[in-house]
Amino acid sequence: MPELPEVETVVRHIRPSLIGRTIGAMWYDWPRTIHTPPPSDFAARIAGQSVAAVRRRAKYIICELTHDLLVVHLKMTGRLYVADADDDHAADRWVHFRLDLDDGRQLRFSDSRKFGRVYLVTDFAQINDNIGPEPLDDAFTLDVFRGRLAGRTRNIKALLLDQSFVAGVGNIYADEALFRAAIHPERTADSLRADEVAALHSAIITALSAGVQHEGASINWYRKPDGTKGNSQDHFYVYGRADAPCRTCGATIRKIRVAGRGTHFCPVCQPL
DNA sequence: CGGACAACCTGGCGGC
DNA sequence: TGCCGCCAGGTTGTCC
Repeated sequence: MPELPEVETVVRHIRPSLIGRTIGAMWYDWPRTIHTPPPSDFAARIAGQSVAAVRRRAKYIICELTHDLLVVHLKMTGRLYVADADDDHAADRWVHFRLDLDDGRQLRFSDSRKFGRVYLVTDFAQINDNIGPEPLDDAFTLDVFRGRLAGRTRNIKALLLDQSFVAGVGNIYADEALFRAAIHPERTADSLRADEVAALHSAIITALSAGVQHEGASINWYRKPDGTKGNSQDHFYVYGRADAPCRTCGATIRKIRVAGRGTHFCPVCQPL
C-alpha cells in the first residue's frame, strides 16, 4: 500500500480539513488498531486537543496536537480521511477508528486488513527512533547517500526497502528507482560503481517525486482521501508490468522474488 | 550484519 | 456459481 508518495498525498489532502480543528469523542471497534496508549487513556487524553500541523515522516502521518502527536501508519490497506459525521458510515465497512471534530466532521481510519495503527505520543521517537533520511529533503545529497551505502553488503533492493537506510521507499518505488538507475535488483550494495550510486541516488528522488506529482498509485486499495484514485500507476516502468514490453527497449519485463518481495525489472536495461 | 520466514489480517483474482 | 490457493503497497520478531 502506501509508500512515501501515497502518504504524502494523504497528508496534503487532509491537512486543510484538520488544521485548527478541536478533537472530541473517539470511537473504535478493533482494539489492536490503537497501538499506544490503551484505548481508554487515548480517548481521555486526545479529547479537547486542537490540530496545529499535519506532516509526514517516512510512511507515518503525524498530526501535531496541543500537547501530543497523533500518529497514523496506514500499513497495507489503511485509508485516512475526513467526512461529514452524518455521512453513511456503513458505506465504508472497514472504518475501525474515528475522531469527532468540532465542525461536525470526523477523521476516519479505514483499514480492511487491520494492519494499520494509530498512536498518541509526546515524542515521535517513542514510536520509531531509527528512520533514515527523507529522500525528498535537500539534506539527502549524493554525499549522504554514498556515506550510508559505505560498508553495506546486502542486496540493493533489500537495502532500499529498509526504512532505517532511507525513509519512505517501499516495494513499488524500489523497483521503479532501480529501473531508472538501470541496476538489477539482485546486485549487492558493495558492487555498485560510483556512477551507479549517483544514478540510483537521483533515481530514488525522481521516482518518488513523480509519484507525489501523480498523487500516488492506486494499484488495489489505495485511494486519495476524497475517494478518487491517484495516477502514479499509469507511469510505472516496471511495477505491475510483468510480461509487458519494456517502455525503453521493448524486452519483456520479468517478475522474480527478491528479499521476499515480488520484484519487477527489465533484464536488458538492468543486467546482472 | 543479514537472510529466510512467519505473523498480523482480509479481499480480489485466476483456475478448475 | 462455488471453492481453493495464491498474491498483495508494510513492519516486526525470531531463528540461524
